[in-house]
Amino acid sequence: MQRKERFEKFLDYFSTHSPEPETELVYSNPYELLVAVSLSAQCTDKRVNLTTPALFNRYPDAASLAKATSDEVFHYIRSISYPNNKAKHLVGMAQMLMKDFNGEVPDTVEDLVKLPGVGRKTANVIASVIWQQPTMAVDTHVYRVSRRIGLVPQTATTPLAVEKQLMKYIPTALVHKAHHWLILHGRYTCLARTPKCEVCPVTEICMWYSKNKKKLVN
DNA sequence: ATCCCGAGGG
DNA sequence: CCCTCTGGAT
Repeated sequence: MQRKERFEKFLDYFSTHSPEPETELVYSNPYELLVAVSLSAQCTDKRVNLTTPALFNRYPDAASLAKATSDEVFHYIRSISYPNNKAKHLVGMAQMLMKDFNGEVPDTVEDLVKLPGVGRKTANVIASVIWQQPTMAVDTHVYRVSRRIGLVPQTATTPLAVEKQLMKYIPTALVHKAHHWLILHGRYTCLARTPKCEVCPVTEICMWYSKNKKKLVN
């Protein structure tokens, strides 16, 4: 099966069964999503959502967060992965927002990646979810699922390479949704260690499944 | 032991 | 390219 056909069937299935996928991070404005996504590295969304209410209550905007010390912020995010790094990044991020962006979240990937703690993945999420731009953020789920199914060549061994390969085949209008479909599929079905092939709706197009199904049946 | 919507630094 | 950061869940 060609990649184009895999894409078409993958997109068809989820268009029908998950027509309006959205992030599971809880937020109410661009600033909050930027903070939440920055916190989400190597951490579950559930854990982030347990942490952000108190954080947003104490620091409701970039102005208040910019005046905080990293030690103060650390207190609020200590149950998150890498709390020291993230606390420093958040304060630095807020200070740059105030200094260079009038306290607002930038609307280009180019500007977003200038912020401390914001790399290409986070910038792509903000550009896509907040600013409705057709950017594909490649996180651990998107990377694993794309390669396992065979949506991208096995030679795509970096997040950037996977991003470019996905962008070649996904219609612009579906990039935002496809990002969430790949994440949700990875989070709940195509698990990293033991993918749940027995309940997977897209085994028909899956390269990994076609190679391993004999072992799975026995 | 391995993984979770990574980023920065060497 | 590598390494480190670093808590919670399974």
